Amino acid sequence: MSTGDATPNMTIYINNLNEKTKMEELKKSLYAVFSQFGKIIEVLAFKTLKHKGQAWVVFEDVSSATSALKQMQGFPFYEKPMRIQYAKTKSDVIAKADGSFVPRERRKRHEERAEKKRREQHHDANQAGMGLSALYAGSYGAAPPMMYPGGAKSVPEAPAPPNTILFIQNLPHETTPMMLQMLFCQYPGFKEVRMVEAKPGIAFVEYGDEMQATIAMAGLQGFKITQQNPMVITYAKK
DNA sequence: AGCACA
Repeated sequence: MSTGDATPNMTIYINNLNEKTKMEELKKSLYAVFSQFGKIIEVLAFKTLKHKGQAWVVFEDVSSATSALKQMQGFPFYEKPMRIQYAKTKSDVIAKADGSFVPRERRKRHEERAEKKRREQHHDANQAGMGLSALYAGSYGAAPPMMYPGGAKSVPEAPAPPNTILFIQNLPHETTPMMLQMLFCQYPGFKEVRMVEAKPGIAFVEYGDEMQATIAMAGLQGFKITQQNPMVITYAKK
C-alpha cells in the first residue's frame, strides 16, 4: 500500500497534464483550480521536451499542498486525469525566502552572458485572475476516474457539459440537505441544495455560474461523508 | 515517461 512517493513538501508536482495546452493558459487554470487549497506562491511549467505535461504548484504551506494532492488526485483536467505527487525538492522561491537558497550550477547553456537579477522580486499571488474559461473548452464534465482508497466505485454517468447545477451521487442515505449545505455553501456563488425524497443518495447543488460550480466540484470531489461514501460530483444534465 | 526554478 504505497501512500505516495515523496515526503511532504510545500510544492506539488503534477504530471500527465495535457501537453497541447498552452503555457499561460495551463498555469492560469492550475492556479484557478488549486487556489482553493491555500495561498499559492508560484505556478511553474515549462514547454521543453523533458518537462512537457508537468507543472509545479508552490503553496505557502504544506497543509495546503497536502489537501490539494489528496483532493485533486486524478482530477480530470483538459481531458486527462492529473497525477499529483509532492515535489522532490524545495522550490527556489521557498529556499530564497527561508535563506537556504544556494544558486545551482548553470545549465549547459553556452550563452550566459547576462547575469541579471540580483534582487528577488516577490511574486504576489493575487494576480492570477479567472482563467477558468479555459477549462470549459475541454470536455471536462465527465465523471472523474474514482481512485479513492476506500474503494467505492463511481456510478457510470454520461458526460455532461459545464452547468451551474452539480449532480451529487454516492451519498450515504442518511445525508440531509442541511449537511450538504454546510459543505457546499463554503464555495462562492452557492445558491441551494435540492434532494429528492424518493431518490436517496443523490442531490443537486446550484451555483450562480458555471465557474463557481466548477470550483466547488473540484473542492468537494470525493469528499467522504462516511468512509464508504466518497461523493461523486458531475455537472447536472441540462 | 519525464522533478524545475522564464
